[in-house]
Amino acid sequence: MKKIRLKRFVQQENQSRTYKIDYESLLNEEQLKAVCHKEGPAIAVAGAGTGKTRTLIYRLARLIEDGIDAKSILLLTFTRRAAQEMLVRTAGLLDDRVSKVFGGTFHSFCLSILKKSTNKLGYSDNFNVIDQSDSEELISIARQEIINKYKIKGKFLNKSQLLWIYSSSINRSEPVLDLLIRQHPKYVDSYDKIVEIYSEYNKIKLKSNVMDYDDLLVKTKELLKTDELTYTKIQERFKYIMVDEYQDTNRLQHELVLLLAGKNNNVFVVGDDAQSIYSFRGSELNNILFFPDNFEHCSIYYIKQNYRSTQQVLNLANAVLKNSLLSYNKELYSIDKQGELPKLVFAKDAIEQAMFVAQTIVESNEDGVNLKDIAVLFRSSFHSYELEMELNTLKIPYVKFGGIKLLEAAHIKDINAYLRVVSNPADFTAWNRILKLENNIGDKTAYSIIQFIQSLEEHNIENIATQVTLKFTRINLDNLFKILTKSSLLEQPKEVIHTVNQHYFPLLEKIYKLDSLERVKDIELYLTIASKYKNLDDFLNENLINPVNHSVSENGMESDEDEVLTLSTIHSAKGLEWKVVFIISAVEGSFPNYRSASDVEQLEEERRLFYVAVTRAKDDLYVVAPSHLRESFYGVDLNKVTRFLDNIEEDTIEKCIIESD
DNA sequence: AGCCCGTCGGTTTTT
DNA sequence: CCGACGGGCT
Repeated sequence: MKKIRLKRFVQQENQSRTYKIDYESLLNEEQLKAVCHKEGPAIAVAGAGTGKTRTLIYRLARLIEDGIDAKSILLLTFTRRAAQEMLVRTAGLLDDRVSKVFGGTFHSFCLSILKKSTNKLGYSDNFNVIDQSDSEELISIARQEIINKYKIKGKFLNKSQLLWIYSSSINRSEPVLDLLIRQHPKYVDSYDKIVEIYSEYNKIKLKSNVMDYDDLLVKTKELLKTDELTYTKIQERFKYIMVDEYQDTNRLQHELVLLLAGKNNNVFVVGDDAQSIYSFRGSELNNILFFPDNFEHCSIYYIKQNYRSTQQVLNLANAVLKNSLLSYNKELYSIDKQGELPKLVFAKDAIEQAMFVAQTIVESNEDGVNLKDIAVLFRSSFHSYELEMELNTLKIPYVKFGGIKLLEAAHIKDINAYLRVVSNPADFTAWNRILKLENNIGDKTAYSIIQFIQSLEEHNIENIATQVTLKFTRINLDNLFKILTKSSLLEQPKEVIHTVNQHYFPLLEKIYKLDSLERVKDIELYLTIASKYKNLDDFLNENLINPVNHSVSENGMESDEDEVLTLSTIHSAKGLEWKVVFIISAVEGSFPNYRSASDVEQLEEERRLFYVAVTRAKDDLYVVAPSHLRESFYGVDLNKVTRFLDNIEEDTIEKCIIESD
């Protein structure tokens, strides 16, 4: 006995002195300090390109090497991709223990908690998650009911304005009335009705057994606050919380973090106040600025040394921030990496811009730069349309991030609706969608059928089929019901899709005469994603929370993974880097977006967005400004280069014009 | 009354 | 490329 004890003691002693990873030589001084932080609350303020991800990864490894059970670590990131990438990289440094860490977004974390305990909230556990357009659809129904009830005449807030109010209220923890006064003062008198629409919306969701994105967060918070048992269990399970991109969390997420930290009090967050770009979604800079105020002893680490970019790129980035009204936490300094001056390129219009970018890409590629090391970034996803056409003619393969997702494409939404009905036969929006695909069924008929379905006692497909057939004799839905019944007996999402297709493909060909082939290809892609899941419910919900981009790589026939160019909105480019970066459509009206032009805070956010774009570049940066973008923008001076390049010293950026031959 | 289908206008950013 | 709108049809 004695012997064994002695042996273990010595091993532990050794372990605390020698780590598998040589942290001291792999990290700089600033990073090392943060990485070695073990217990208690801490915040690391890390500028762009300073190795923020690296810091998180090494801290994760360090915790595990220090003997912390990986199962008790929670890593919250902004996208699921980011979480997975970090876990894979950590596993590469260390070993398989890492796979026990729970990594994901706030939404996916909340979903996993709710799936285990929704009955406490009145939902059944086969609930579906709905996206923004489904939310709007349901709000529009609630809205119509209230309008009819009170015989409201004339203009009224539309569905997206209503959703904005409700969603902001939740995410910012602000009363609806305050938001109404601030954003739509004209409608303050309708406050009661707006609240009534909201409660009607919530009722419809409950009846349909669906949750929107906000519900995931808000119901989790509710659960943790009201259900002692669940809260204790979570506290015991997750002892170490790490949160990435903290500048983009909102008030509600911040409250969740504080709850999750609880008695354990081991929260480690990382962020950069200069990169906050999600305030339209309720993110709050104060969460990061005043983070230490939430705790008695909070350690603060600053990481400023930039490894990513040349000094020339950083000079431009610093200059962009310097002209800001706010003062940000840092000026980046590089490791003395020298390169070319960033270029500001003037183009005649969007077509010339596209030609310039495509040709420069071809030339860089011929000079030995891989396509995967090049990115084209833009403010709004439609800014890349002309470029995409040009890339297609030149047969340059690309992936596009941001903009339309696979799941948002009409035909995939159709397929999804069938699956949702199979998984959750009370789902209003799903029924609505598939019913309206049938002949001679429009809004009205669909609505009354769904009302009838929801009023039924038993929500299983067979019962619904019999009852609806009896009641609505005018319409023949035999084929639809046959397929749904057949599907409801299957487990595998892949097989359900196959079955559903027997019914859907003829409809698809009729609806999308011109491009039905393209759409069938999408559905095949969707099938390959589906085949990775064994359970329909998981497939539906996880897909919605971690959506796959509807990226087009149509021309290059699935060439080398290495040889694909990236097109991306700046929002989706967060955290990533490329050797060569183009920022296109950098003109007033487009960037900053004309809708932000009248609001100081929104303009500041656009400036930070521009800063994020600039700091993605490692070596070469081109900012392109086409003078005639589109005729139709309201009164914005389109010939003007983006204001973010105003008052910048001459030798920071080189102005160029395109010579055509 | 309710459905279908063609046309046209206006595009932020995302879980 | 989607959604709103309206004319014409059942």
